[in-house]
Amino acid sequence: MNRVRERREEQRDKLVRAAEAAIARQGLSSLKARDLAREIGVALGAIYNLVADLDEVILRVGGLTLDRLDLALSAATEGASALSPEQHLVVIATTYRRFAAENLHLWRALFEHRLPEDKPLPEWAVGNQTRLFRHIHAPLSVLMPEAKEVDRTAFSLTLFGAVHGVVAFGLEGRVVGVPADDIDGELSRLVRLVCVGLRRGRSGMNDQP
Amino acid sequence: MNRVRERREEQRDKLVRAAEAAIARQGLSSLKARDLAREIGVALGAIYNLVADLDEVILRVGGLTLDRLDLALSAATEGASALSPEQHLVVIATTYRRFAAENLHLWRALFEHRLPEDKPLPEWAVGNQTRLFRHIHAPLSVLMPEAKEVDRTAFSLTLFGAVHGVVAFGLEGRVVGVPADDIDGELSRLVRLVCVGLRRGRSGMNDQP
DNA sequence: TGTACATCAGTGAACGCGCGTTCACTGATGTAC
DNA sequence: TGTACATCAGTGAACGCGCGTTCACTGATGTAC
Repeated sequence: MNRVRERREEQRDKLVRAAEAAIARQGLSSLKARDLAREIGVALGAIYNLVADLDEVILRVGGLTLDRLDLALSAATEGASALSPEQHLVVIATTYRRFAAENLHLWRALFEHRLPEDKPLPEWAVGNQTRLFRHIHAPLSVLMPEAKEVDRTAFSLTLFGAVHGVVAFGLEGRVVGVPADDIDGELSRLVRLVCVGLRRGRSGMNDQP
Repeated sequence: MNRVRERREEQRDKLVRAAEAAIARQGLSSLKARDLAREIGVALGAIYNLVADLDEVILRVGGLTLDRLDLALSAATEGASALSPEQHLVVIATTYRRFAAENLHLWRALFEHRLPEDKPLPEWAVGNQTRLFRHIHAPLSVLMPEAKEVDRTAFSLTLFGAVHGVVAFGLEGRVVGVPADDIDGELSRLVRLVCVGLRRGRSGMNDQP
């Protein structure tokens, strides 16, 4: 009956939410099946009626995180038509930085989690990311009007990677000490420099590889 | 006696080398105390006469990896006086990419490994990284002649982070599909754009944070 | 050179812990008539 | 509405595995005389 499936999905949602909260609080490595079961008020074995395994839970949490990131980026660039592409890109970068800082553990989980190489990403989990690149793609089109589409797409990825790298280095505190407050400044410098390069250089054509 | 300490250090070196080989082959998560003991031909307990724990082993392997990276960068930029700062930076970036690709697991281990937050980095492990930034710092000084020193240092880190991010996204295959061959092209594009920005823009002064 | 003793590298079984997943069973819920 | 039956969510003890680290003990090696 439908009643049953509805409840099933509600339960699964509770499970995923509980996992999200757990990761947000303690980090991915502290996620335990027993904790989740207790949290949603069922026996240990029951969670395997809701999901195949913990990997699925983690992937679903990742989906939620990407959703929220997407939302944050959309909100930040709302009415972006008033912004220059440079400003637009700076806003994206700093919004990303803030999102990462405010969702540190969830954001890390996105990159820490690696599923056993034999089993592939389930299809419902694919394409969560792709959507994010459209945020970069739009302003980039203005800055690279004469570039080929593939080229723009490739560079979206590059730019995203670059911003991500700066944010990661900044937030992990892994490399020497980075004054956390300066990250936004550095991001904005980096993005603006690239934009200057795009405008005044050779339009970012990728010759001489 | 000295004989004893010598042997101790030889043994420890063997241990670390074995760990290096193990990580290189299988990745950090496959590193096992029992494997290491077997590999260097001692009993399990003996390795705790050589090191405090596995964390120490991993940190020492990380040190070796950073040493080799440093070496690779030095070799690649030897006689760099003939290169423009732009070319110099591009060489650094692509050398980094190649090193990461050729030492995938060891390179990953550098970032995956996180020691329990209560115990701090032992002092012999500090400052392994700092050294690397001098490679970036030199050409950057030419491109940012009028910037303050702190500013240049901060931007070294930013640039390194950006390059690292692009490489990481490229090599992890985490985000959609990146044609591996294009990474160097993208790196060179990114670096050259930044350089164009530095030369023609406002010298990378970091106003309007 | 030889002997008694101290040190400490080396041994490997056992400790201690953690934890994802399974499975035989139960009981509530829905279905058929 | 009531009864017999089927389904399957839910249970939680047990399985199975992995693994870092410790520790009481041994024996080789160096030291003192």
